Amino acid sequence: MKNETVIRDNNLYDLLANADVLNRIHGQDRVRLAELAVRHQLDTGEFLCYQGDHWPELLLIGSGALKWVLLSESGKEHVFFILESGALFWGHTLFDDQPMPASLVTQKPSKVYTWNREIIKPIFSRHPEVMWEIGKSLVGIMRRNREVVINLAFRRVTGRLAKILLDISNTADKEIERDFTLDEFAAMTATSPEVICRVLYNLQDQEVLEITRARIMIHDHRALQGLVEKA
Amino acid sequence: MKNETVIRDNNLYDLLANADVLNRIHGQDRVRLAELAVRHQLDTGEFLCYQGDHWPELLLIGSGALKWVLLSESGKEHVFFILESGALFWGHTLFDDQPMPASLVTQKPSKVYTWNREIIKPIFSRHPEVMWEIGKSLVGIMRRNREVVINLAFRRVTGRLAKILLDISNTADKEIERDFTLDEFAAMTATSPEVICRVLYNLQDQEVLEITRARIMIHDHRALQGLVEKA
DNA sequence: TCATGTCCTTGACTTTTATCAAGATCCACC
DNA sequence: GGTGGATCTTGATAAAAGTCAAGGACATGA
Repeated sequence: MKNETVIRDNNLYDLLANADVLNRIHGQDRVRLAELAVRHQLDTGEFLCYQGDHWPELLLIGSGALKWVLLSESGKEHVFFILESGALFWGHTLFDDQPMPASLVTQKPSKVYTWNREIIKPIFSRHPEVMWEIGKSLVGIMRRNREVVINLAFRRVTGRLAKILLDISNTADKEIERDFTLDEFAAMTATSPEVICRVLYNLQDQEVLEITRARIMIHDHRALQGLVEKA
Repeated sequence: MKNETVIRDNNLYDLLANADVLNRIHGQDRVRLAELAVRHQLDTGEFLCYQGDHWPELLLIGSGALKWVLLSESGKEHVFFILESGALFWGHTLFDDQPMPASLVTQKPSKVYTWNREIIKPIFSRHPEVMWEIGKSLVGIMRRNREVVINLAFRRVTGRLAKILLDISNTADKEIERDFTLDEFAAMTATSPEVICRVLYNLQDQEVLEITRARIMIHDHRALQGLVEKA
């Protein structure tokens, strides 16, 4: 946890005005949130929290992206999902004082804000009507988890990868810049980079994709969709 | 959703006194909870809610057990986990008004209580200090989800089954009554009953288990643990 | 320009899992 | 006591995935 500075940041007010739960907090408390935010500037691959940490924090992503990553005992990793800029994330510890079940790692250089429980709790206590929004936010995470389980339980590697490619191509544009390495795809599909590589070239042989060093182009969206729905 | 009756039930007061979040609600509101509870008596295999339903309910399990089950488009199913008696479960719809992401099915005859959002919300609004407990409860579910993902992402079928057998043997006694069919084990490990059968007999050959029609006996806990930790 | 490290690609081979099919066993019910 | 349906078991075979190893492509900095 580096580069912690408490800085007034105008951009933060915009963020707060658009963030999921926090936008319900107005007036003096909004100002308080802005002033008490801890600002972190993180490089790619830096950890904001480690699996196992006691981390009672609320996180708001200003720019960049963080991965929510599970680490196995034998060193393998699995990426649950990626938190994009604007996203709000509640440290599990905040609620139950237990260790964090996974790690937060930057996927690209990111600017994020955190608030400790000591700061958050009094503010929300003053706004009980917002508490249901917290539930909504948590349920949102649970729904994303469900997608992860569906991917693992019902689809084989090709289907999982198809799903991920479609998700990315919706977020980004039609063409996927290769900012994901094979290792990263593997970590999202619970397999090895070699297998991902083969699946990718299979899809190219079927003319579903076109692969170059720099990008992956989706030629046949429908076919990908079909692979996803085969589940 | 059958057998709905609004009945005063003394046992319910005990349940409320021991239930996770609800035990924080005292006095008149506890009485109100008890009186407004909808009681369901369900047979094995009955659905309390279907994946896709609009179900803004809070659920408390009096006796029996319910499975939280994911259904795939092609008819396969995956059991996230099992809610035992005393457990509290928050319908996702309650928070975000979206369809339920999975189904609740009784695993054995069960008696459960539900409260609709209209009833729950006013009561909790009067007890804002309890709201954080709701978060804790939701985070508890997320932690169980995490175990599911670990099982699927890092272990192969043998490891997954080992994990499940150990979990069951902790809850129950050393010997597992065979109240799980091969199909049910398959639905918990994302595979087919045939594969489960083979894995089970492999483990018997290695003298880790002993299988009879009626029960599965664990002979070598440590070996099972080893299979789990190989992840 | 070269050297180095990271990432990608492919082959060969093994292990694991899926699937279909056929029989066996057991239970509940008549 | 017999019967039907569900569950379990096993074999045979195919498909998918895991693993190890080697070589190639590329980017970076010396």
